[in-house]
Amino acid sequence: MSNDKSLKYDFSAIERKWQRKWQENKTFQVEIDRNLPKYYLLEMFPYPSGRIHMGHVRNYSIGDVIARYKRMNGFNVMHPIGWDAFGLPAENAAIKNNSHPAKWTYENIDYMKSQLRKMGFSYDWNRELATCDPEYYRWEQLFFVQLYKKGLIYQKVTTVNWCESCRTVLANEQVIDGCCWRCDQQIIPREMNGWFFKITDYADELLDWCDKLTGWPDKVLTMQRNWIGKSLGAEVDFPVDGWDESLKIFTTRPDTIFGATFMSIAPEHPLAAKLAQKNGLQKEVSEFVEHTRSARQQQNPDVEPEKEGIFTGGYAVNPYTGDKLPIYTANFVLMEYGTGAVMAVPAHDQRDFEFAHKYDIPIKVVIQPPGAELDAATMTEAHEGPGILVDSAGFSGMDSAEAKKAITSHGEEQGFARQRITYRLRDWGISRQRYWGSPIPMIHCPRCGVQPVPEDDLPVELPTDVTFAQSGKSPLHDLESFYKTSCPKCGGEARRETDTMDTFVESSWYYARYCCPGERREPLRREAVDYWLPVDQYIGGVEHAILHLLYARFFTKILRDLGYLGIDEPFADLLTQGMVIKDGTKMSKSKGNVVDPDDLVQQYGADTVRLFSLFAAPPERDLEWSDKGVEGAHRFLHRIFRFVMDKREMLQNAGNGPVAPAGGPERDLHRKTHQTISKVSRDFASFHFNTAISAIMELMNFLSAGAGESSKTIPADFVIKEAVEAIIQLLSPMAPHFCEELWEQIGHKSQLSESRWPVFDPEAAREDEITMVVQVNGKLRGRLSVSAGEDEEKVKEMALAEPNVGKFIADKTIRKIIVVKDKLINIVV
RNA sequence: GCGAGAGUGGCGGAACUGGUAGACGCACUGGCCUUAGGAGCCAGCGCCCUCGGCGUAGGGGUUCGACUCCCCUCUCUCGCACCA
Repeated sequence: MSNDKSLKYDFSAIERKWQRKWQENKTFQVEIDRNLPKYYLLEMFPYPSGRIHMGHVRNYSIGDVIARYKRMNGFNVMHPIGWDAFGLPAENAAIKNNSHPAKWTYENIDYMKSQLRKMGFSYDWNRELATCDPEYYRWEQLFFVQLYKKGLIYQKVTTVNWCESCRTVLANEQVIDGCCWRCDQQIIPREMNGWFFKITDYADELLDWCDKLTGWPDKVLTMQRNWIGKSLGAEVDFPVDGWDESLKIFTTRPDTIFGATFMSIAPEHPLAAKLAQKNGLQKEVSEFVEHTRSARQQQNPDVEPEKEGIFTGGYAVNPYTGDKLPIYTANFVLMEYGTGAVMAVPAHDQRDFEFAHKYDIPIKVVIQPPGAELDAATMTEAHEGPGILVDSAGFSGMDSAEAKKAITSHGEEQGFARQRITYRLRDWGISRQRYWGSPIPMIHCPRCGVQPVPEDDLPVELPTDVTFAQSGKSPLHDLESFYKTSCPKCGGEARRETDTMDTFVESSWYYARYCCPGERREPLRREAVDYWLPVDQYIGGVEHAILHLLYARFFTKILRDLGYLGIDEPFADLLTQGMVIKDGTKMSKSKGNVVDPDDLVQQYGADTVRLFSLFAAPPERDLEWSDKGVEGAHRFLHRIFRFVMDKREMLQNAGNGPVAPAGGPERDLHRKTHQTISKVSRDFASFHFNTAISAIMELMNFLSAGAGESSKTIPADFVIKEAVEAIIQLLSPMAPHFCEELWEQIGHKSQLSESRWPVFDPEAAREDEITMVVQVNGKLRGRLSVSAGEDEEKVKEMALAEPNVGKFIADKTIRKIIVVKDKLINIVV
C-alpha cells in the first residue's frame, strides 16, 4: 500500500470535517413543512451525570440510524436532544465538593454535549433544552397551578416511602423491591404531608389505551396493566355490633360471602383502636400494632412474613347471614388498598386459611369445585378457584360467576352492598424534600390556608445563593428570603412551600416542549405540537417501563384536558433496547467493567463504535461488549475504504450503463446489489440493524471477490459503481462520516445526508438460476441447478436421475414425491 | 407463588408464512506476503470413526419434512409479589 496520505482512513480528520459541515449547513435543523410527511424520533434524554456511557451510545446510535434512514426516505425528521437536568446527584456532588448543583450540572452538560457531537448524531441542536432552566420549569409550575385549580392536585398526610440516604420521599413507582430506585437503600415508611397528582382519576383511560398502543412491546404494556391493577368486585357494609358505624370491606369474591367466619382489618385501621378501647383490649392491640409497624420496617422483601393478628374484641354482622363475626386486626391487611378491611373466608382464600388454622377459627366451605367434595375438616389448603355454591341460602347451586352478580345485586337492593372497582395504582406523590428541583408553586397562609402562586407571579425561581448542609437537608427549608412571602389572598405574612417536584415531572412533558424551542409566551404552541406530535418512535431502556412511561402518558392526558395538546398518547411506537453488558454483567463502575466511549472514539473513531454497537446484537436484546468485535467493525470500514480509494478515478469517471445488464458478471453484481438494497431496507423497517450490516458485508465480499485484483471476469465499471454507491448509501445511517467522505471522494458534489435512499428494483434482484435441494425421506442427498420456475415434472425427472439420489432409492418403492417450487424435491420411499 | 420472555458451534448472533441449520462477524488452524506484524491476501472451521451417522436445553407428538406448530419437564432472565 502506498504512503499517499489521501489513501489512509484518517477517521478523526474525516469525522471532524463532516461534523463541521453538518453544523455549517444546518443539515439537521427542521421546521414545520406541510409538504412533507413528518417523523418525530426521540430517544430518552440523558441525565447529565458527567460523561456518556455505552448505554447512551447504543441508545442514540439506534435512534440516529432510524432518523437518518427516515430522512433519506423523504420524511421531515425531527430528532431533538436535551438534558434531564434536575436531580439528586447534582446536589450530592455539590455538598461533597462545596460547590453548586447548577455549576456541576452545566459543566456536565457542556462536556457530554461535546461527546454527543463527536458521535455525529443528527440532532437538531436548536431545540436543545435543560429542565433546570427556569424557562423550562416555569411552565410546569403553571401546569401545577392550573391542575390544582382543577382539583387534580391535592395535599395529604399519609404514610410515604422515605429514603434516609437520599433524605427524601419516593413515589411508589420509585420503590424497587422495598429499596430506593436510585441508591438501593431500604426505604422506611413515614407519616408526612405531601402533594399528589390524581393519576388514579386516569387509571381507566391509562388502562384502556394499553390495548390501543399497538406499537409498544407487550412486555411493557403487561407491566403497566399489572401496575394499574384494576379489579372488579363489591363493597359490602358489615354492621359492627354495638357500634353505630359499619365496617366497609372490598372483595372480588362476593360469591364466597356465606363462608366468611371472621373479619380482618389493617393495624392502622381507625376501628382497631376504637374497638380495643371499648373492649378493654387497648394494651394488647396497641402492642400488636406497634409490633407490626416495626416488623414491616425491617422486613426482608424476599420473604413473606408469617400471618399474625389479634382479636379486637369487636364483632361485625354478616348482612347476608346475620352471623356475628369476630374482628381481628392482621398484619397482612393493607390500609392503602381497598378499604383497609376484608371479610375472611378461610375455605376459599389461602391467607385466611392459614390465619384461621393458626388462631383456631372455624372454616366453612361454600364453593364446591367440579368433581370434588371439599370438607372443611380435612382440607389442607384453600380452594380459590371457581365452583358451585353450597350452604349459601338462595344462591346455592349457582356457579361462581353467576353468584357474584346475584349476591352483589341482592346487596344493592338491600342497600348494604354495591359494585366497586379498585385499583392498585395510587396517586403520584411528587413532593421532594430536596433543593435541586422545580419549586412547588404554593403558599401556606395561616389565615387563608393553602393558596396557589398567582400565574402572573410565576415562575417561582429556585434561589441560587444557598449553602448546603452536610446532612443533605434542603437549604430552602431554612432560607428566609425564599420562604417568607405574602398571601396572595389576604396579603398577610405567609410561608412558601419549600419542597420541590419529583424530577419525573420534568421528563413527563419534555417531548412536547421540543416542538416549541424558545417559545416564551406559552408552554406549548398548538400549531407546532399539532404538527409534530405524537412522537412516532420513542427509544429507551426497559427500566422505565413503568416509571417514566406511565407518568408521561398521564401527563399527556392532563395537558390534553387543559387544552395544551390534541393527542391522547405521547408515543406511537416504543422500542426498548437491552443493556450493554461485559463479562456477563451490566457495565458498572463498581464491577470495574466499564468501557469508556471517549477511549474507543479516539482509538477507532465514532463510525466504528456506532457500527459495532449496532452489529453485535439486535436492539431489544442485551449487547455483550467485545473489544475484538470492535476491531472487526473497524477492519470492515478499512476494507471498504481501500477498495473505494483504489478505484476512485474509475468511479469518478464511470458512466451509466444500460439499466439492466443482460448477463455475465454484470448481471450477477447488479442482482446482488439489488438483493442487498431490498434486504437492508426490510431490515431497517424492523430495526434489525445487525442483519442489515451483515447483508452489506456480503455485498462487499461479493464485490471484492468479483472486482478485486485476482478476479478474471471483472464487471463493467458502471455496475461496480452502482454497487459501491449502494454500499455507501446503505451504510451511511450507521457510519455517516465515513460514508459522506467516500461519497465525496467518488465525485459527488452534494452531501450524502441529502441524498435519496437507493431504489430497489425487483426485476434486477430476480434469480435466473436456482439451486434446488434433493432430499430422500427428508435427508439431503443432492442439489440441482435449474432455471427459475422450472416445470415440476421436469424437476422430478432430474432429481431421480441424480447419481447420489439413485444410491438411496435403488431397491425401494417410491411412495411420493413432494416438490416445493424453486426450493426442494423430497422423494419419499 | 403469579405473569412475560428466552435456551442454536469455542463466542456474538442468522434462518422469510414449516422446506439446504449455523448467514455475517469474532476467536482459532494452515498457507502466502513481509525485516517484523496486533497490517493484508488465500484456505479451513458444529460434533463423531471413512462411506455415513448425530446435532437447535431434555422428552414425547403432528408432518413427506420441525430451531419454527402442539403437550410435558428442566434451566435462565425480567416484572409483580400478602392487592382481598
